[in-house]
Amino acid sequence: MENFSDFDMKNLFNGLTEGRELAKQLQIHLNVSSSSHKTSEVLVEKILNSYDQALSILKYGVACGETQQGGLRIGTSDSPRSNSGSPRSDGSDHEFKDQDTKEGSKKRKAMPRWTQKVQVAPGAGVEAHADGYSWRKYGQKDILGATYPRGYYRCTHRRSQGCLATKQVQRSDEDPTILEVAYKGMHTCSLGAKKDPKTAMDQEPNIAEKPQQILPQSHQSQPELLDFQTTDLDTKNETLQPLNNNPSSSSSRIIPENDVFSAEMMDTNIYYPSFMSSEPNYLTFLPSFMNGDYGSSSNIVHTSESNAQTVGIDYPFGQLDLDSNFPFDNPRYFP
DNA sequence: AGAATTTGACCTTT
DNA sequence: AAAGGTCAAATTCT
Repeated sequence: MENFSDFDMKNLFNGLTEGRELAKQLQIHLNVSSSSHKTSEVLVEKILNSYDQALSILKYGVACGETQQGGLRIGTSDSPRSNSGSPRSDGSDHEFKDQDTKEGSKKRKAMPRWTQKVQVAPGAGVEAHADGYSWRKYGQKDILGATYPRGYYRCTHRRSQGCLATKQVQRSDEDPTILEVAYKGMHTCSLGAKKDPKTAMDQEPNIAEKPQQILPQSHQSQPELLDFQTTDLDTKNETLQPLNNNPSSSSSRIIPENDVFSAEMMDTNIYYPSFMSSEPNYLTFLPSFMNGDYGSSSNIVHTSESNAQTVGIDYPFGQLDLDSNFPFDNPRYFP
């Protein structure tokens, strides 16, 4: 791994610190205006907490170098979905195996990875998920413990343009109307380079996939539950092509649910709350692909192996799961 | 005919 | 060894 450059470090800290301050102010404001938004308040607290966590991680987990033994470690999100009760009870193994703490060891793949939960109509098929990209199915597998099979898709332009983006779609066990979509790799195809997901989704929802009927909702698009995570990013990411685009105009949709930001999060996840979203100030130090708007709508749901968490935040991304290899000092992500 | 999907075999990772 | 992921021939769709 590498360390942050001074510049990135500074930006990161500034952003976090500022974000925290803002959240604080919001909290105060809420108290004064006798707002009945109790949930909002809770949310704010959680945001604050998340900032603290992030700061801590930066302080001890990343900045300190390779060994983040003490539990502070930037997520090595193995399985993005294991949240749906998989019978696999082999207890959270994979503790802190130094998967890359070896100095010279080079990881083989450098692919950003994140998951998204999309709710579709009860009867809608799995393909009922148009994200604006052109996908080609190349496999399907029955997953142990999962009632629904997992579909494997890769960008249609893989051969023609060498676009390595892939995604896996699986229907949620608990809620069949929710599709868990795990993306891996950025689009390097013309479609991905020219159109950002947001544009594609908002303006041309049927670029590639059939515009399946997504819930007979009124005009409001279905909420998409996000769980953005990034893993296996190598310092010398080869083909990563950030999707530069503006964050969506967050259409707030808060769904207070179970706890958020528990202490366990430090175990394998790092949460990147609101500051990651629309504020340009904060975006300056964020990987551009994180702005890819895969959640113009916005129910952010994070589910980790240890604890399923649901966050409802007015931002497209509620949480990130970064691999300890994330190239924080890579200029491509931190322009 | 060409493109996309299906599906069992094969390869990879844990 | 087994679960997950990918390949590729067969099949279906355009």
